[in-house]
Amino acid sequence: MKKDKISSAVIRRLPRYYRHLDELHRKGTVRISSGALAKSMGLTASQIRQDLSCFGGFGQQGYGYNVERLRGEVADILGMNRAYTAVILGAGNLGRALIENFPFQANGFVLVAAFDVDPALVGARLGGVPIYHTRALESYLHEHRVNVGVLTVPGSVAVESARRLANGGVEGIWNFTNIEIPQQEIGKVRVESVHFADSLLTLSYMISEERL
Amino acid sequence: MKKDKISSAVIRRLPRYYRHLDELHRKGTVRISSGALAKSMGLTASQIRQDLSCFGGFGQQGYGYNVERLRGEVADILGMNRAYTAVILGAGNLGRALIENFPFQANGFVLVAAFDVDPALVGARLGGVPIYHTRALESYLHEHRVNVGVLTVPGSVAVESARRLANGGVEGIWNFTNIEIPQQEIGKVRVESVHFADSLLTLSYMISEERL
DNA sequence: TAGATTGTTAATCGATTAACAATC
DNA sequence: TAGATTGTTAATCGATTAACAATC
Repeated sequence: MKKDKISSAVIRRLPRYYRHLDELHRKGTVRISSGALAKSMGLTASQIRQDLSCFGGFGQQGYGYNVERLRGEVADILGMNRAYTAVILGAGNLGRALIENFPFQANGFVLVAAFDVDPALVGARLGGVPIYHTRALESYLHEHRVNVGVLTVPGSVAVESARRLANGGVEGIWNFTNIEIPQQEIGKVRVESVHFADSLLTLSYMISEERL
Repeated sequence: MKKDKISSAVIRRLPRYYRHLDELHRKGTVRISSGALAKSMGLTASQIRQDLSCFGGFGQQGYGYNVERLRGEVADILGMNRAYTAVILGAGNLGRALIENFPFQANGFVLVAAFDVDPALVGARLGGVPIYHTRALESYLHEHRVNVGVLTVPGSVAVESARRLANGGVEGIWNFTNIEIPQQEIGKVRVESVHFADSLLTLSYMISEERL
């Protein structure tokens, strides 16, 4: 049965489902049962059936799930087939790492432009993407439909940059700064943050706990 | 009352507590009530008191919590005062971004070395950190106590690299590759992964959902 | 003292797990 | 058909919220 409101616990698992199903598909696996998938992902079969049934009945009794079909369904749910566009603010080391190495395309995104204030970078192209001066952000956003802004700027200009992206009409901000973007600054724009420090400190806790 | 086993939900919130308390401390705030902290973090006062009481009674009735003291307690719990050492495997764009820009020190870590296979990098220093050839990893780990290995290598060598780190005696692996490191490959070594794609797809879901 | 706020116990809510009829 | 496995309902478990006596 399709549910109205999907819990965030389920949503957080969807990308993992996609990753595992994609892996299975690339290995040539045609079908899989909830039990087998559960084992390989470290979940329970019940949980997987519950999760998937939020979106529809993708399986078949006595058979299980068709891997390619299910991968496609999960991709659709995640919005991977909408060719969302993205721009990057900040072409420092981290920005460049994303531009050159992150598979935007494989995740359903098209990276269309990067912005930086460094004159040495402006005008160049990186991984096929043009780098413009940050002051041209507003006019660019005005002329192109951009769904997501990626924040790889210094923390000191994070909030201001987020506000400019929001004013320019983006729908989401992918935040790599260690600053929390106050929701009030950006209206209804959604933010997803990658807090490196939070992640490292979690690991720090885990190895500390080990020693009690 | 101190609890034996801390739930992972609580652990995941600890770094956020630290971040907010540090911010408050830098702004000169001396004391704060659970209610006020809750409001600024978007949690409930109840939840904050419950979370903190897992580790001890850090507050005072009628007063609240001393910000500096509480920040220190949370830092201790997270293991931030143990001067854990870390090495980075892979000095590509992402590795360099971490070496040059991530505040290891401020998070209680000392980055002691980087490893790469590129002859153009080996022998150089980056942000005060020496870069060695990856083949020297084992001898380095044998001679130095290293608590954490940071994985910023290509996915194709992720599992092998993780195994080498584990064999070398690290206690934790901070994984930036899009590969899930099978626990069996690394014994009791703890892994914390930063899955960029999972994060972006979560954002993709959020902006897609918006349109229903 | 009176007011504020904690730590903790109890109540509620939500998420995970178990069970099973439906059915391929 | 018999066996396998789903989708869904019910039971359990865990986490969040509410309430309040203790006390600074």
